[in-house]
Amino acid sequence: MRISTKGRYSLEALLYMALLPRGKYVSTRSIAEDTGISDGYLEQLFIPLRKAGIIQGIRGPQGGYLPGRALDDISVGDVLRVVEGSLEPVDCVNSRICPAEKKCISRHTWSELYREISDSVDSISLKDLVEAYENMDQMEYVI
Amino acid sequence: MRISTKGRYSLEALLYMALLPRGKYVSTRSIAEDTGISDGYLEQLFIPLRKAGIIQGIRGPQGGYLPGRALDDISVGDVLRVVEGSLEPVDCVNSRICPAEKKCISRHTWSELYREISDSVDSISLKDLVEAYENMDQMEYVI
DNA sequence: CACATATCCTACAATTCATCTAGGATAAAT
DNA sequence: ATTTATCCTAGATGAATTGTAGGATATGTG
Repeated sequence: MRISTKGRYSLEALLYMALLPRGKYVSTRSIAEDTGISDGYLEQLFIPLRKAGIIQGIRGPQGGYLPGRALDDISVGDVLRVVEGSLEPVDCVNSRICPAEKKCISRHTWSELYREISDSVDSISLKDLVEAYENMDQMEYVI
Repeated sequence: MRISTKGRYSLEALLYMALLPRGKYVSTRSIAEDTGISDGYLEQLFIPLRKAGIIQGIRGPQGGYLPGRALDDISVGDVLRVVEGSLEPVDCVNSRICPAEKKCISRHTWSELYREISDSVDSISLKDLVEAYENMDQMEYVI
């Protein structure tokens, strides 16, 4: 039940962009320097994110990346699904791979779990995270 | 966000035991033959499960395994935590590993996600799964 | 007691996956 | 033209998953 660094780095980088003034580009190099994430690895993660429209890339000097659409239209789930692949806990949940099909009892468990995970990550947008950041001083973290 | 075969196999094997008449032992070999899971691999998974009290092992001929406590006292989460390790999506959620600590915005996301996952897997017991199996004909699977 | 059965445990082999590095092609601003 | 940066592919490395193999221990049965 782990999120790999693909998901964590991607979200971190997106958050980094989201906190910049609107319309400002930022290079992977800048993000890498500020976050400690490997430059080249970030580039790799950005390729599918760009193809999915979650970020936008502008080439050339002074180029860089910026969010591909409105922040409240980019959910944590959107990001995770692109770089982590499906969020289904097992392969059989939504597919026809399992030979037992409907006879499988565990399937019910995995479906429930998947729904909870989906609901959770889809309900949080980048805008929410930015707002959380801005209200951080007053915020109380109960974990 | 994947459950490995450790978790899937363990739950499958436990379900297999749970569906047997109460108090009846079953060998890893029988489970392996009926489920297609590797015998030796099952044994490995059973060691931590036994130490956690989730299953009970009886040696010798006619020996085998059976659930270690009442079926409604064994949750899917119990099983998964033993064989999969922590279900926290990232390491920093409950620990002091992250240098950013409370300043980390994403932490909020991971905490929420962890709570949803925990709630989901802890709310389903082996007894629930057995009952689901018994009501299977009338059950409608909406996925 | 001898033997068969099955748990219990450890070490290691094979494969896959995550993570990262390297290198180069393309595009655009100066 | 040169520099900057995206864009893309091919590997290198290491860790984790998924097994296999072999043996030690316990226990029921003839």
